[in-house]
Amino acid sequence: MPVDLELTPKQKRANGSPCCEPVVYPDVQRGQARRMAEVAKALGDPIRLQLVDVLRKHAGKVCVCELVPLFDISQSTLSHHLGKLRAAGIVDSERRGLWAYYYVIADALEELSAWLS
Amino acid sequence: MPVDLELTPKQKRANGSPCCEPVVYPDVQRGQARRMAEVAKALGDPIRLQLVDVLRKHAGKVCVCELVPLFDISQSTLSHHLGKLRAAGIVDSERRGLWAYYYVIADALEELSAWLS
DNA sequence: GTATTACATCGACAGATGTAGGTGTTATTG
DNA sequence: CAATAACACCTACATCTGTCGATGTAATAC
Repeated sequence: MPVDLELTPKQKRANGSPCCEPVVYPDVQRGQARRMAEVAKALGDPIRLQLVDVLRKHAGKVCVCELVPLFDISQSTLSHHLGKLRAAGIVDSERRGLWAYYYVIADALEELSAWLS
Repeated sequence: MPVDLELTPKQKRANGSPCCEPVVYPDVQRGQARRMAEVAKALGDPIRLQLVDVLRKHAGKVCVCELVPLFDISQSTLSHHLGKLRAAGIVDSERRGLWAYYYVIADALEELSAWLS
């Protein structure tokens, strides 16, 4: 979708002069970028993304033992993925006897979601 | 934000029987999850996320020579990041003489954005 | 023509990631 | 009590990632 704009032809800079003055806004705040990138990175695996999808759609707490059969990976790998999601602040869990129930932390995805919109 | 639901106490399964019937929807389509995870992964680095932010806000084509001074990384590393964003289908570029102009592909973030909302 | 600039690509390297199997902890069943 | 189920954690390992410096390529300036 080539949006054509001005595109000043520019000249090769003359041996030591700065190439182009940055016409461009520095950024989203650096800390904000770091937080959002951390969340995006945690979602950057198909299994983790589907895990979040299931947990969100269920809108409650889901037992790990229900999650295991949904994916073609070992229990330890699933546990590893859940740990990553927890480390990123996207989900949390609660122990009840032998079982662990995971749920999505409300608003965890909000900053990234708002930026993407 | 502990959302308390039913949480049937569950019983330890009796030696060979399936633990829990999955009460939980299988997934987002597997292919959709793969595509969205690929985009999320590409956004999962602070520099790439800020690059996309700058390109989106500028709403046109931005010369690489304007991007380089914005970040504290080498030119080759920046080029690597731009390559990753292009491989993920988030940005594309156009050559004009010595210069390369990058821009965000419209709708590239839409699927992920919609899922997150 | 030569020199130089803008950018991509290559090679290397330390560190992270996804995966599985094995082990350990805790709680439930009998 | 002993046996075992659910789950987290450790170890190992192949692969990927972010980073840089060096090199390559194409176009501009002189």
